[in-house]
Amino acid sequence: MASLGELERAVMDLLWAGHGAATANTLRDRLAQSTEAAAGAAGHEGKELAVTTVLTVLSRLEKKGLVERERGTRPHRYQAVSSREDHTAELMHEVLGSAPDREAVLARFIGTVSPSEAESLRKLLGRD
Amino acid sequence: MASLGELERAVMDLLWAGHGAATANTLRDRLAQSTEAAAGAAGHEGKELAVTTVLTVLSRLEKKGLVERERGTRPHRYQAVSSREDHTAELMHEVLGSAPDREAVLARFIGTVSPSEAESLRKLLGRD
DNA sequence: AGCCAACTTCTACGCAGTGTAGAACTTCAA
DNA sequence: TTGAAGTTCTACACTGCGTAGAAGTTGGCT
Repeated sequence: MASLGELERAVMDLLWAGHGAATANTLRDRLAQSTEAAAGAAGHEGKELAVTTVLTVLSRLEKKGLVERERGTRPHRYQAVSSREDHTAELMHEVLGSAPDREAVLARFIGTVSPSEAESLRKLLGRD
Repeated sequence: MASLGELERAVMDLLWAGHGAATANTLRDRLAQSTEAAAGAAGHEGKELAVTTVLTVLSRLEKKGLVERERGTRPHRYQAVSSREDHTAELMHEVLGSAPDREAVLARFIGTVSPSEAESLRKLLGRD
């Protein structure tokens, strides 16, 4: 229960970046701006999606358990269930768990982290 | 370029388990047996897939770069390009890289490994 | 009370990936 | 040279995702 589509991913990125809840309309606007930035030249706004499109995506993300919404307020407000870091770490565990020999996978994994990351890993693991 | 379907996954599992190359026919048979095992009671073989089905899946896996085949021998022989551990570790790196703050993700990740795994991680990272 | 504008839900279509396999083509051995 | 074994081509159904119009709901203003 993992992979996200391109738009779903973009929405999650926005929810994670501007932490806090947002409405579908807000997200639609922010999406247009990100698209603009990505498209290179400034001036013309990026593709404006229909609000219903954003709402559909948000519903699907909700069903996937990545997003929750406040139904009380009139324009519903959406927010990520967990932080990007937590989510990503969870995904990593999922991947790790998909192999029978977890230790062996960890060995390969460690063998290919950058030196600086290896250093912070040492700190994180500390002396017991 | 990651996620696998259910059958694709099953085929990779077989290629990884019985290390070494295998033909489509062999794989078809082994698949039937795994299915049998999964289906609980013994006796009746699990669903026998058509060989062409297996071949299609193998072609797709080849296109994805997960499998390579010897075209020389007449029944082509297929084998995994990299070990399950290498592949899984690579996937983990991919996931890790999908977040901007890798260190933060690693922190969360480390925070949720089992004690024994933390221990082997310490060993793997060693002094220097 | 009634209506409008904003908002949400329903329904739907096109495209890509996957499971599945028959049809058609290729090749080696007898 | 032909047939069996093997491979490639083509195809169809189903699901997930991007996309959005149509239809339904609701809160506030007059």
